[in-house]
Amino acid sequence: MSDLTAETPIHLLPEEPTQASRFGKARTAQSGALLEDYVELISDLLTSGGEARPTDIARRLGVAHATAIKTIGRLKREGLAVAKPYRGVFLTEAGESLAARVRARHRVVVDLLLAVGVPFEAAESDAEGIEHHVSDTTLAAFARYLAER
Amino acid sequence: MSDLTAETPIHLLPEEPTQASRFGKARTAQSGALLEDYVELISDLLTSGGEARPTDIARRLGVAHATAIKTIGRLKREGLAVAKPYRGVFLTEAGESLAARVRARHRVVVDLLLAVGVPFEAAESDAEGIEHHVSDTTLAAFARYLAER
DNA sequence: CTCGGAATGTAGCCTAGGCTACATTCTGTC
DNA sequence: GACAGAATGTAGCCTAGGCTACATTCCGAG
Ligand SMILES: [Mn+2]
Ligand SMILES: [Mn+2]
Ligand SMILES: [Mn+2]
Ligand SMILES: [Mn+2]
Repeated sequence: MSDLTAETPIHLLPEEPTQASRFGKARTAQSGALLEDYVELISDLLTSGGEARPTDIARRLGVAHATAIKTIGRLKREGLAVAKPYRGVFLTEAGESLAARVRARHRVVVDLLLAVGVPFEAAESDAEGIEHHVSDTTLAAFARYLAER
Repeated sequence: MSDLTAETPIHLLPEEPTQASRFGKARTAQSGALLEDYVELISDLLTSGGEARPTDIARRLGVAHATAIKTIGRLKREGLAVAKPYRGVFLTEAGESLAARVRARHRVVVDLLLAVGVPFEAAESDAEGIEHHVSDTTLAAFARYLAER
C-alpha cells in the first residue's frame, strides 16, 4: 500500500478520548454489577420467602457460601444491607431502592430481547450480563420502543 | 399475611440450578471481555496504522501503560498475540479470528441499539459492555431482526 | 555520534472476587 | 436436654486487573 486511504471509510476508529471514555464507562458499570445482582436476589428472597440466608444466596448465584458471605460484607460496608451474625440479610433503604431499579431494568432488558426475537432462555441468560451495561438513556429508549411497538 | 400466595404470579423466581447457570454464564462471559477488547483494538490499530504499540493501546483504553503491557502478556500466554520486546504487538491466527468475530458482533450490537431508537453515543458506549454478553443465539436474532426490519 | 526525551519494561502494591479448609454456632429430633 | 448435622463465619490462598515508581532501551535532533 502506498498513499491511499482513499476508498476506506474515514471514521473507522473513534478518537482516543472518546474511545477511552467508552471503555472507562464499561469498566465502571462492571464494577457495580455484582452488588446489583446481590441486592436484586436478596430482595427477591425476602419477598418470596421472608428471609435471605447466605446459603440460599450462594446456591442461587452458584458460588461457595464463603464467597457470598464475603460479598455480603461488602454490601454492608457500602450501606446496602444489614446483617447480624446467624440472623440473615436485610436491605437498607438504599439497598431496596437499588433493588427496585435493578429489577425493573432487568425486566425491560428481557422484554426488549424477546421483542426483537431472542428465544426466552437466551434472553434471560444474556440479560443477566447485559443489564449492567444499559445506561438510563438506553433504558428509556428500550421502554419507548416496547410501548410504541 | 397468612397463607395466601394466591394472586401473586407463580413463576416470580427461577429455579435454583437455572438461575445459578445464568449467573455463571454471565461470569464466564465477563472473564473474556478484556481480552476481546484488546484483540479488537490491536487489530484496528494494525489495520489503520500498521503498528500497535503498548502506549497507543493504553491511551485508547484509558489505562496506564503498565496495565496494558501486563495484559498483553496475558494475550501472549493465551496464544492470541505475539510481541518481541520494543517491537510492537501482533495477532496470531487465533487472535485475528477472534478480533474479526468480536468486531462483527460489536457492529451488530450497535446497529440493533440504533434500530430500536438508542441515540448514537449511548449506543456506542453501552455496546462496549453489552457486546461481551451477547450469545451466538442472541446475535443471530439481532442479525435477523436487522435484516427483516 | 551523542544524548535527552519518549517508549517500553519491571517491581511491587492494592482490591475484588473466586476457592478450600477449618472453627463455631444454631436447631430440630430423639 | 443432648447432640448430630446444617448453617454460618473465619482464615488463607489464588488470579485478574488496576495503579505508581523506577529502570532500561530506543531513536531522532543537533
Ligand atoms: Mn445481572
Ligand atoms: Mn438481573
Ligand atoms: Mn467491549
Ligand atoms: Mn467493542
